[in-house]
Amino acid sequence: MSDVSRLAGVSKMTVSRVLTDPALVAEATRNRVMTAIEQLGYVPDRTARSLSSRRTNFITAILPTLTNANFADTVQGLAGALRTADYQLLIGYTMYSLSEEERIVRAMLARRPDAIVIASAVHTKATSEMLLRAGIPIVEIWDVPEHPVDHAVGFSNYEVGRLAARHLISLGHRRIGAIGSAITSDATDFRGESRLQGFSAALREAGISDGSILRQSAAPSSYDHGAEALSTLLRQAPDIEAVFAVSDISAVGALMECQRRKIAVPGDLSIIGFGDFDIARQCVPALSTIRVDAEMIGSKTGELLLTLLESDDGAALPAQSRLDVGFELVTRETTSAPKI
Amino acid sequence: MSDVSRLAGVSKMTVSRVLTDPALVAEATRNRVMTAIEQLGYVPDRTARSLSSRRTNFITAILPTLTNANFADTVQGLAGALRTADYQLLIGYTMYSLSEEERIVRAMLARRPDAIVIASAVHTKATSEMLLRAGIPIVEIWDVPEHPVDHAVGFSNYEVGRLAARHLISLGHRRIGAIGSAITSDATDFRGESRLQGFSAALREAGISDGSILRQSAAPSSYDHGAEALSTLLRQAPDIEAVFAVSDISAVGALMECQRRKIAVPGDLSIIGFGDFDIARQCVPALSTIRVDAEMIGSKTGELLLTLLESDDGAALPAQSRLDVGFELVTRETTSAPKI
DNA sequence: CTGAAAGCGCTTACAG
DNA sequence: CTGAAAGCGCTTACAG
Repeated sequence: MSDVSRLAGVSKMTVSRVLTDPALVAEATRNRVMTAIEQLGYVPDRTARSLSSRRTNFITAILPTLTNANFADTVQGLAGALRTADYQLLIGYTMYSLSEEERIVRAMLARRPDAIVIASAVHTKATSEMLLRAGIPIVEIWDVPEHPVDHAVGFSNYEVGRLAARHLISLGHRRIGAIGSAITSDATDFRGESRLQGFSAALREAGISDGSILRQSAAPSSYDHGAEALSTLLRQAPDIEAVFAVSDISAVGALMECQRRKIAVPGDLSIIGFGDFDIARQCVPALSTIRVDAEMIGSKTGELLLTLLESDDGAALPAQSRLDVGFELVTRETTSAPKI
Repeated sequence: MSDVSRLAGVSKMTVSRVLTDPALVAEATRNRVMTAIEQLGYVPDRTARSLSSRRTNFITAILPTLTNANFADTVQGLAGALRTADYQLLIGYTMYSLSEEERIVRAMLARRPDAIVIASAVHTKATSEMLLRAGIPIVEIWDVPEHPVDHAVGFSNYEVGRLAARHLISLGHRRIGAIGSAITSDATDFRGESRLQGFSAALREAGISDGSILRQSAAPSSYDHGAEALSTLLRQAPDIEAVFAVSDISAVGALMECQRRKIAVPGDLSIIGFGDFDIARQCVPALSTIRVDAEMIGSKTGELLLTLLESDDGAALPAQSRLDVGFELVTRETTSAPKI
């Protein structure tokens, strides 16, 4: 920057003004500075800016994995909303591990982000403390906990599970199962577990057994997981009529396993998933599922963040907020009434 | 940090040493400092460290999209290799747009990364210049260009296309088509185009027409894209026997379209994809494809970067390098000899 | 093994 | 509309 100021014959302050708020500088001066910048190919150093302005324009996003179309969509939505405002995303993956999440939060805090977005409402004690003490906006996404650390943008996973169950029940099914992941010390898909809990509750409300809810192997779910879990379920409950999978990926895996076993879907077995991934619309038969607008979770979070960070006075801002983006049952071809 | 040094009764320099190279500090002193750090919940400021040490420990990764399992795997591999060395990834998406790539490279350069990983070998002139002038290691991935800007880790997309063609030809097919994306000013999947070029060349070498190579709509490919492209192809060349799709996602979309149209695969039509995504193994019939180890591209790139960045003396390092990770034909159920 | 001084490249907060 | 001074929180490069 001093090279630029020397070449343009102005002070560094003037160069700085041209970069941050050009309107403050006289046109002639501004043009001289711009020319110098281009001649030298000068790229301002945001590290230095961050240090002196006490704002990094970093926003941390912590997610279980990116190998999941829905989280990738959320990141895309978030990045889109923040793009124009010159924020840079700092992405971390926890791989569904709480200890890894703690490690990442600590490392991220050292980068002094202006805000943190985190796809989880369950943390270790140390993580929660760090988050609370960070003194920056925290947005928990993909769920709407009763008492968020700060802000929350998501939907009720529990109610998703209930809706799935009610759909299968309303079709006339009574022997109903579900496929999810196990919660272990280091693989913790709490949102999927919430869906399972809601599912289980709705079955019990209807006087139906929730004995066929399978929690097999660790998150994240995969096509293989769905195929294997379906096999296990059929072994345990051969007369099952309908299955809910906590993810479309598992659901499609289960569907493919049915095709290999010549089990007619939905004739012999109804299947409903969650997420409305692209594959759900394209697979044959097309998958019934519960849709959630993953990209919108990202873009709404981005908008919230801009409001919180760009407001001139800190006043008049909600200390906390909860935004429920909802979800929607999408009935396609894999669910129908049981054969009589 | 000065709070910590005050509480521990040492200079800031000593605190700094405890943080960066504890062995340099006497044990008693070190323990006092550590206690102070914990008491205050002190988290060092990497922004300040970056500025004074002239190293940010940021590594920029620029990819077309994250909504693609293969790129997500590469990021995972890269993040994994860098994790222990305390590097933070700065991820940008170009959405296959050259102008967006330029914008992102400029923005990233202001963050002063220690290296740049970029999944593209084709750039605007301005982008190439910025990359060259950056004075840091640049790794182009997902291809192995003849003359990389700096380093390259990938494989020959052109040869992938040739292998796909030779596989279909060796099965006895003569009426062969392909599905890819169009290159427009702002949607530029050059790697997919290379595969198509190699495919086309191999057909011509065998004296087979390459008239049924379809370049439809813009990247990234999707299940929908594959389904629609197959429909177009069948309209243009109803007697086609075999199809190569530049991505497994398109290939599976095409396969599903065949199921809807009751076209037997591979009886009536052979299909081969590229990428060996999870879905390729699970769909019914299972997809023949060409596998590339996406995660390994990431981890090898990470290792290369560590070698380049962590070496004590800058000497004895290759100025440039090209690593070809290769690829592999995976014959499953969607390709067979034509019906007679 | 420990510390005092200077500086990384910007912006803040004045002053004119 | 423009600039001189001080400082952001660390590390570098000495010195002892």
